[in-house]
Amino acid sequence: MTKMSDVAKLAQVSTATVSRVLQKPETVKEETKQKVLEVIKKLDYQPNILARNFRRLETKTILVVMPSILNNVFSQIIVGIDYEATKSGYQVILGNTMQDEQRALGLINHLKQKQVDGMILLTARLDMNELVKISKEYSVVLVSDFLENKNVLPTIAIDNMKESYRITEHLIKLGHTKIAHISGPLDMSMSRDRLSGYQKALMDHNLPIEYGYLEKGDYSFQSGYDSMLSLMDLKCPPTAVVAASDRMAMGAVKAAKKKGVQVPNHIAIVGFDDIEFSKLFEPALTTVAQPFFEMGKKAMSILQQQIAGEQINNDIILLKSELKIRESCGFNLK
Amino acid sequence: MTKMSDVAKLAQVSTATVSRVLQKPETVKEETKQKVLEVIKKLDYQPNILARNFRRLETKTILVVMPSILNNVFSQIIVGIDYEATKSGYQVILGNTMQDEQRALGLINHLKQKQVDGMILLTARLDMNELVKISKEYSVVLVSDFLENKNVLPTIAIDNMKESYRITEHLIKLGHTKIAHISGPLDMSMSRDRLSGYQKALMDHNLPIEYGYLEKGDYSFQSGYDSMLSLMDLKCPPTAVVAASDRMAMGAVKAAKKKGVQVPNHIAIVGFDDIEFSKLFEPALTTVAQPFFEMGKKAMSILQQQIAGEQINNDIILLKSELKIRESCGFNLK
DNA sequence: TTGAAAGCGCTAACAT
DNA sequence: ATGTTAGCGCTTTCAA
Repeated sequence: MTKMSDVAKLAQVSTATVSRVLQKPETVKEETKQKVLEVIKKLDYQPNILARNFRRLETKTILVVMPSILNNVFSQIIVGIDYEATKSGYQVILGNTMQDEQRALGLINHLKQKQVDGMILLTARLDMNELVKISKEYSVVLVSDFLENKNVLPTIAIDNMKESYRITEHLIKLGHTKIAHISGPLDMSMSRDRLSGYQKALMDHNLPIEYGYLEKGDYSFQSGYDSMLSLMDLKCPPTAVVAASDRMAMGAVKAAKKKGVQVPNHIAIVGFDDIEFSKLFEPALTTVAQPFFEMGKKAMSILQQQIAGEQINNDIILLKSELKIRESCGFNLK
Repeated sequence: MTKMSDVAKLAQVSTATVSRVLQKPETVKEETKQKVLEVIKKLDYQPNILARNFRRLETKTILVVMPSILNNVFSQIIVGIDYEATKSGYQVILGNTMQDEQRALGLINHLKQKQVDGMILLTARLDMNELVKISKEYSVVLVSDFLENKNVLPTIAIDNMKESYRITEHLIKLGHTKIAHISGPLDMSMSRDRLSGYQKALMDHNLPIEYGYLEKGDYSFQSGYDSMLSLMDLKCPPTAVVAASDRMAMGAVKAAKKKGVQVPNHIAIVGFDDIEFSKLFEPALTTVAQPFFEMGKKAMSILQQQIAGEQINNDIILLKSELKIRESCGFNLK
């Protein structure tokens, strides 16, 4: 392996000068610089990044922690992160927690061991105390999810409550009065916000909040399916369902079809997220499109500011999302 | 930051001993080991991985190169890779080529700069000469795709030809004689193999190979849609279609529906890959399920052998895939 | 504008 | 079983 000293020798300069040519070319005389550059080319010299990282105590690498990469929602955010990271020479390491506390802790250790310069969390389902602790010492950003204690981490997300309100209101305006909700796990801030948005919309339009219309899911297809089955078993089943995720909405639609209930003719069902297959699904899902790519980009850029030592407020940055009206919500009832 | 010498001092041993406790605990006397371990705990010492990497000239990191992480096929393989990697303390870095030659070259440079110990390719659409060159010097494994020159890289995949043959034959046995094929880009080995399997099945059953029944797609939904439109415009349209990917099959189904042609009643359509939504799709797609997780795992384990310096044959390892018969192929015509 | 030289923290060969 | 010691290749301070 060619090293810097080889280049230095052949170019008849010191290693310091070679290093300068690479780091701060403007501090080297044009002539010297050219000579060094020539030798670098000739020897096909590649600086040893390991040595550089060690010396600088930085890795130009960041860690993305998520429950599972199989979820298209996360891959989309990652694309945004990767896009921004690549622009400034950062690398992205994957951290699948697989919902396992131990694995998550192991991941966080990477930060402590300085194996990465910073970390982007795609989930807040982690040890809270640990999180508060490391967020003080290291660069960490949270995306899409929320922490119970606000102001601990910079957070990039959408206004879940507002969007949930909006899509529920859309159903109300279509003439629905019996609207159910299939929520995500209620230990997640995000799920509670979506639930609140749904409830607030009902209240603002003087509609009662039926306890029986509240189903708890876990964002999975199966939970949407099961919830819908329960809902249809009610004496007075709803005519519309607001699911907190597209997967659950799809599960709900499948359950309805299974029972011979047509969507949207007999029942309107809407989702949340706008994952790739929502528009292919039949009926195409009415849903809230999250700006995943932008969220990832923004998160990475905030993280870089943190890494660069800039003072960051632990603000919550809300990005705009969009209501996608497709087929599954149906049309005006009258 | 606590360093090894701090631990050594407090434990009244040399740094070498501390290092041994961490690397080869069995070579240290139990008593000494305990003492050192105590001090490590007390000082909350974390070894500086950057220094270690530098010293050892290894990173315990591997790079996965793929066109796009948004494709569920790739994420599934990555889960397998990650699973195996984590077991042995390896980290996985993402390399999105975004189909861009320059980005791909930049990624390959990571290897040369020793930023990663090895590389797993999820696509063979890269500079061939460059690939041959680096495969001699570095640890590289190819998954799912194939190289023109065999025996350049260890390759993990399925027998595309055989599987394509099998699914085509399934349609023949159902009574179809007019079977079309929507292929992937024919500059990919994988696409050609799937095409050959389809053709061979026809020939073996004395069915003619109609030139008009060959549509070239690019594995995308849209290309499947467009191809199907062309197929339906034929004077004598096929009664069955073998698509080289589920996405294209879905596109084809949508095109058929659009034209009022029912699947599978009027036309049978089958796919390839078994992506997540294939079973949710209506009709549920008959397809070939690739063992993505296993492929990723296997690739990582071969890569580790290479990294460990074991002599590796550049063999092609074919994993078993499974024919998933669902709704889109229909039943026996008679 | 350039060079000399001191490390960064760890590992491992060698010595004891 | 443990210690001594020489670097790994680079960056950067200080001096010239």
